[in-house]
Amino acid sequence: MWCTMEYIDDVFLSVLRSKIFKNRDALSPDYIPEVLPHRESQIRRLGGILAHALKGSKPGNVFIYGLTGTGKTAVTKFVLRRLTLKARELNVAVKYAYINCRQSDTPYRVLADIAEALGIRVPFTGLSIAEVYRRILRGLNEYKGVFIIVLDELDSLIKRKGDDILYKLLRVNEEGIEVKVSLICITNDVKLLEILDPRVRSSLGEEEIIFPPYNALELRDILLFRAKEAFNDGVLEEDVIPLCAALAAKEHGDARRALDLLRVAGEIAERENSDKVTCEHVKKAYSEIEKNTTLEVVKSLPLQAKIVLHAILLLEEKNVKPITTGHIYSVYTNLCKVIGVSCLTQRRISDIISQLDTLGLISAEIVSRGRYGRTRVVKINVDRKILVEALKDWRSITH
DNA sequence: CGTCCACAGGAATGACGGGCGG
DNA sequence: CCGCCCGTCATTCCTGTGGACG
Repeated sequence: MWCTMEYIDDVFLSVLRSKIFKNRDALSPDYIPEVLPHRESQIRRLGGILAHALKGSKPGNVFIYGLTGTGKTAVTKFVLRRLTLKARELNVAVKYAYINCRQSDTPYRVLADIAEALGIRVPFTGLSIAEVYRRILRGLNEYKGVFIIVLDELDSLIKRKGDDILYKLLRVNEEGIEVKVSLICITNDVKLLEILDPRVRSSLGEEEIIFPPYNALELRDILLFRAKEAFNDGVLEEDVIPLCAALAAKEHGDARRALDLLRVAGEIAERENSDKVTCEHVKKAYSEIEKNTTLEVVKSLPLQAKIVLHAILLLEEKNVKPITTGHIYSVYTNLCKVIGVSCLTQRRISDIISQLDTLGLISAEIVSRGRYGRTRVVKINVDRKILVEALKDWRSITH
């Protein structure tokens, strides 16, 4: 009893008076800092466009393009926050809805989120899309002002569900309503604009802002700023930040990755009761992050996807030269028989394979082998040992 | 140079559960 | 409570296609 209490108290205390962290939240992906280094021009562009809202007129629609972790979301939120503050100061009606299309990945949920931002209560499900749309129009009619809709990670929505929602949202302005609705679309796929309906495209492409990836030097500046807020003075060894920046720069200059790396390195240092964060901690953090994410992804996979993944793993172990859809499917059907699970069509497996690809677990490249047909060649994309661990339960049954 | 393989991937459809309006 | 409409998963049927083979 005593021991437990003391132990618990120790845990509390060690967190409360952390030797390492001053404010760990400053490294979280949701944190919007006061300074966004190396994004001045994008902030100025977006701010200039949206400033029209302060005069009560409709800002042009904006299309924002940039790879993950290039600050698109942070810049957008940052500018919108300043804008609404300024609007309140000037007593102008400006509202915005921020929607992450990866989380709200159906037309219904997008509309529901918009409704919610307008203060309209909408059930999780049960209404027709048209009904939600009608309610939003009604809400907008009462509101009378500038309304900005941000659609973050729009590509995941469009690719799966098409662009009719965009069409609807763009048409709001023509419904005979006094409200001005502007769209900000954020995507990491350049080709997205090309996929869209021409009318939608020209309307969305009114303004275009590009976010290039950060290089290692820029990442270093970002980390320096954040580290000042997040860590106690002098706990970072000199090379820690450059190392985090360099590792993240190798992976497309993703600032979120760099920040994660730094945060986890700090957590490891703390766990080890170290006074300093060292490069060793960063390296540990690097592999820990990779392991955790893949483990989590694999475990949360639906049953059939796990079986498919297992089939791929078996083929790779048997050293099958090119792993193709056909191979996977035949191994998969065998596995299903062994386990006693109903097996799906090849069509479905094809979809599951591409899902595994977009999750990053495998890379499936479409290859044409002439007379021998056109197929996907699959290669495992993560540490095999981690996959084996994640699929442990299966292996005992099947071998 | 045409064939034809081994699939990719779109469209239509259905089964099913969740959840609301009435 | 029923009927309706969602979203998800899965099937069926289908057309499309790059390039080695003959």
